[in-house]
Amino acid sequence: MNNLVSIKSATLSEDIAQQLSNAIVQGDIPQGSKISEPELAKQYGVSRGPLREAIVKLEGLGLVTRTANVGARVIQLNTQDMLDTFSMREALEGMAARLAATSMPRNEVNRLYALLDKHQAYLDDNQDEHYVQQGGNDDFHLRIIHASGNAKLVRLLTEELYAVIRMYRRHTADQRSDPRQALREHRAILDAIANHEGDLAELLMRRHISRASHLLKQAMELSSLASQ
Amino acid sequence: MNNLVSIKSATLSEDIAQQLSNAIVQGDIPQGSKISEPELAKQYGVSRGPLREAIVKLEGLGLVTRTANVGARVIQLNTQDMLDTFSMREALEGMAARLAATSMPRNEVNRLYALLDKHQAYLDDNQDEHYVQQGGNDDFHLRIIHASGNAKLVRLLTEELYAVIRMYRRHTADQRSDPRQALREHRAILDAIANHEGDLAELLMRRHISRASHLLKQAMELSSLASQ
DNA sequence: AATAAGCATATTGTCGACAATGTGATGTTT
DNA sequence: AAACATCACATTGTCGACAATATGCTTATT
Repeated sequence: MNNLVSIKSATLSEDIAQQLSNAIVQGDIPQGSKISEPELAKQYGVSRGPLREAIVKLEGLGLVTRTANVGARVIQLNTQDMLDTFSMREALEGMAARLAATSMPRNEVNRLYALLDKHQAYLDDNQDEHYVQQGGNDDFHLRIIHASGNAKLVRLLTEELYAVIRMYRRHTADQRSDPRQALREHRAILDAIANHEGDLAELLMRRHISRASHLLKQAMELSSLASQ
Repeated sequence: MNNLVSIKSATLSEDIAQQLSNAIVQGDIPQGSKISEPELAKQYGVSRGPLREAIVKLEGLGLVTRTANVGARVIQLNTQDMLDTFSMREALEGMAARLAATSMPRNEVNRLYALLDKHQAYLDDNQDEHYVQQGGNDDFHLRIIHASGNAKLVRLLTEELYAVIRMYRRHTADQRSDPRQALREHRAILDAIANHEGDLAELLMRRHISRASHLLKQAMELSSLASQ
């Protein structure tokens, strides 16, 4: 019964929430599908108590919607919601870049330049195939967010919104073309931060995300994944 | 057992979450105090099941923090967290104002001008005492947020962040002085929106919130409520 | 007397069972 | 045959009880 990856956490509910979140983001539980409490409880080998707690958490993350006396459903990605989410990202990560420009320590700036060099080398070696940054420490955006020094902002972006954002990345086959362009934009943002130009850093970050949003929109409208 | 205000909702858990949220925002449950599940369950006349669900929701709203095997505690307001929260507000409501400038229908613009006139009249009649806008339909900021037309933004600001924001307003005795100045700023923002000047609307909204943040900071540093 | 170990108690985490609600099928009526 | 009512079933909501963990006190030891 106990499922494959069981990262022993302090409490069952946390474990289940983590696993369910991953399962949804990666599409193992398909979009729009119903979440059956008895079924999942049996599948994960726990009772319905902790499972329900996990579902409530997922609702807070916006990964499922719940209706009283009916149950929970996995969200259905669509273009409008994506655009809405990315508008929020634009505002929030723009603010993060602005803050980072005044508070990022010099050595972290250097580490980020090194990271971008690494990304560059990867593109050179893998004929421009997109770098797989699955939310780890190699994710440029996460590093900027953390450098903002705003704990609330970090929590919101990395714990509450990131699951959905990763879902959009994942399910559009990440075909937002031209990773070299994205890399150039990252470098420009970092330059602005290194020079403590908060206004410019915010502007560049917003353009960068706005552009990604446009590309994603085109991809979703062409792809059957969006309307399916 | 059953507590005073019981707005019969579809489910007990929703009810309790709502009541607990209000109790925390209004200070009936003091900051930093421990949330005892058995005690509250008895107090509200329910079992621990729905109560726990409510607590999990409150954790998602950032009103309490939970530690495994230890329990939940009401958050403790402090200046740094307030500044962090208001930076996010600045970014998000700035974006909302920008979006509202392009999507707010003419008649809603007119209704908002009427609302500001009403606020003006209130100040004239009540020797500048601050208008009590307890998150209702008379709240200028809420109206702007809804006018953004961004459903995700609305949910985030009005359901997830607003409880904490109201808490800051409440516990600083709302002594952010000069309501007439605030009203002037509201009017300037609305003018920009009416003229479809998104850039300006965003700029003004950000300044407006930034200013409120500074005032709140001063109030908190002077007041014992902040460090108490 | 101060510190540490151990124990008693209370609280949280988890479970299984019952109650309430929604859902789909069956059958009846027009 | 179509629409509606009724009923059986499955799922969600709620409850009380047990297990696991933390906390505070007592006691023993140095």
